[in-house]
Amino acid sequence: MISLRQMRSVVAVAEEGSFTRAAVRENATQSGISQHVATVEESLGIRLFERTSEGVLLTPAGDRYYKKILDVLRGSEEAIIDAQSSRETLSGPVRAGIMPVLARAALAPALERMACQHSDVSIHIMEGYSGALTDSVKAEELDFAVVPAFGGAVGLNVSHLARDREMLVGGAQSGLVHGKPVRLAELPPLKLVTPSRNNIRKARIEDYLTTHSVCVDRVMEMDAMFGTLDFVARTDWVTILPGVICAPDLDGTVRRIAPIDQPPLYLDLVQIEPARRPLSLQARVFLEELKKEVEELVAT
Amino acid sequence: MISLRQMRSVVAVAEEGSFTRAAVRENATQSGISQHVATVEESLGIRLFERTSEGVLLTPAGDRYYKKILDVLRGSEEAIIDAQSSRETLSGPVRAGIMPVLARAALAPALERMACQHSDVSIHIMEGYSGALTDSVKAEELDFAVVPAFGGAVGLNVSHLARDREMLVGGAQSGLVHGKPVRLAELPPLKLVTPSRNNIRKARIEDYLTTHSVCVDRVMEMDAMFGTLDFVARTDWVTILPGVICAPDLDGTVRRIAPIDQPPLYLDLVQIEPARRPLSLQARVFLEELKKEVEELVAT
DNA sequence: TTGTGCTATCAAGAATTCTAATGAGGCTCT
DNA sequence: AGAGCCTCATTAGAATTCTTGATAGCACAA
Repeated sequence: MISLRQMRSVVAVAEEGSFTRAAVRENATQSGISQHVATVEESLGIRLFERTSEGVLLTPAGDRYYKKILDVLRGSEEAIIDAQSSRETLSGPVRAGIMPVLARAALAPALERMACQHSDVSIHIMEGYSGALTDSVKAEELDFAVVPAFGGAVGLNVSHLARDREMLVGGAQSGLVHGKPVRLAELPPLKLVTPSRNNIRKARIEDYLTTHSVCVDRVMEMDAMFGTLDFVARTDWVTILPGVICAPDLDGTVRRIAPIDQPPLYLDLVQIEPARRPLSLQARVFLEELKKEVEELVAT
Repeated sequence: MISLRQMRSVVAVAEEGSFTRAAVRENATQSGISQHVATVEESLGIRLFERTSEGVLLTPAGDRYYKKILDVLRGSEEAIIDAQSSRETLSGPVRAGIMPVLARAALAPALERMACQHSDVSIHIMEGYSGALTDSVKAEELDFAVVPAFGGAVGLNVSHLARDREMLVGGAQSGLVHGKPVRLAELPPLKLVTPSRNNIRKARIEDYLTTHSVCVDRVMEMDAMFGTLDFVARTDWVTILPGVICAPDLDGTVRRIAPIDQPPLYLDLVQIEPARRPLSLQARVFLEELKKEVEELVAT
């Protein structure tokens, strides 16, 4: 009889393409994974993986089996969640990953509502950039994460959460008119603060700058959200940030916010979760709160 | 994390309505089952069963959970079967239960084809009456069984296999014309050999006799197939048997076979298998052979 | 050749799962 | 009321399974 643990091992190896990485993800040793997979292969009487010197690949039969047991694993978790939904109060942990952009304005209200309406739910937030969050979700250290849209990944369910608009943000002396859309190409050469290279938004912003022939004087890469905000407020540098982060600056006294226009630059936010595990009820509720909050912020 | 074994325990208890019987069915001890169920209930945080002094009953939440994990268990077995179907040769065991009526004529040809076409498949046949076969299927001592249609049972998948016609069978001196349909009500009082009370066919036959005012002189209950056949051949007693058993008597020299008519009396054959486990590939193939054979016999 | 990546294998210890015995409660018969 | 029989729950120890860490082997690249 093949156990769920063994199936998890097969799934991990299939998705990671490597026994070693699968072991890391499953908090196990390579040896244990190897034994599990070997046991499964033996009791099925078929070879699931083609071993090469730099990892493994699913055989056709292995691929079919992998798809089947994905359903089994998901089903077993769904059953738990479903059963728990019949309890009076929502409880249990929620471990959510969110990008810094959301953490400034959208997080707190959602958190507050959640904490007061479902006091038995313990929430753990991890703030980080998409790469780190994605890894944590894969390792199931997080139930889900909200990150910028990206190319997709094996073993993850990706679904669209909201679309936000990028803004040009500068200080009082930036010359920007608060709330008035700007066309970047028409501005004098920019002194621009951008995220660093490993940030997904960086690539999108650069794309936009080159394809719309925006003139850039100087570029500074900075991954510190608060640092950036403070820096542009005090100097003549500007930066590009999504609308959701701008709510605290709505009055326009400290910082000037100008929607990028002609064409607008959008930021698509997606939620990601492990494909092999459905979201817990409490996680779904929290995600709903977050989404509600983001949509509200985007609308303003 | 809830294991498949634990789920099996929950399913068994749900279907048997008792920890003790579930333990028997699972080849385990009542203690083990109790612990498994307790663990599951604890990790779900809900009560799955209402304990009474004469067994247990699913709570509403328990019922939902039961239905979910049935799918999970079936899925995990399906994955195995599916994976094995990608192997070159069919192999593994088939444990089939069939009623004596089928064993006389339908079994041997199906068995022979199976044995010669799939030499790696080991077949084990259990002959018995529906009660015993049903129990064995529930205990998973058998992969499937073919029995007369009946009222259904929890934990079993029942599906129609074939419909056969009951025949009146007598010896040379019975006065029956071989192959000519008879109306039982028009015959002189019958000296009838029937199955015994715990046989499903018995009830159907009695129903027929009373609702169609058939005159019966004497009744003898006998559960021995060969004994019955031999007995009616030598005496003026007659019996009622389905057509599938009559193939060896097609010539009409030893026994006379007369289809019961106005109205005909049918025997519906169903296949039963555990609901929580799909049929293995080899079992499905064998069942197909059996079905083919039965249909051929019924047609003649 | 040496180094680096990968998976397989082994034996021992840790952890889990099973079992057998016993307990506690309810029902039914005498 | 008490004996007998049924139910499920609870233990402690036995049996099994899982996990680990060390090691071996293999393929490829420098």
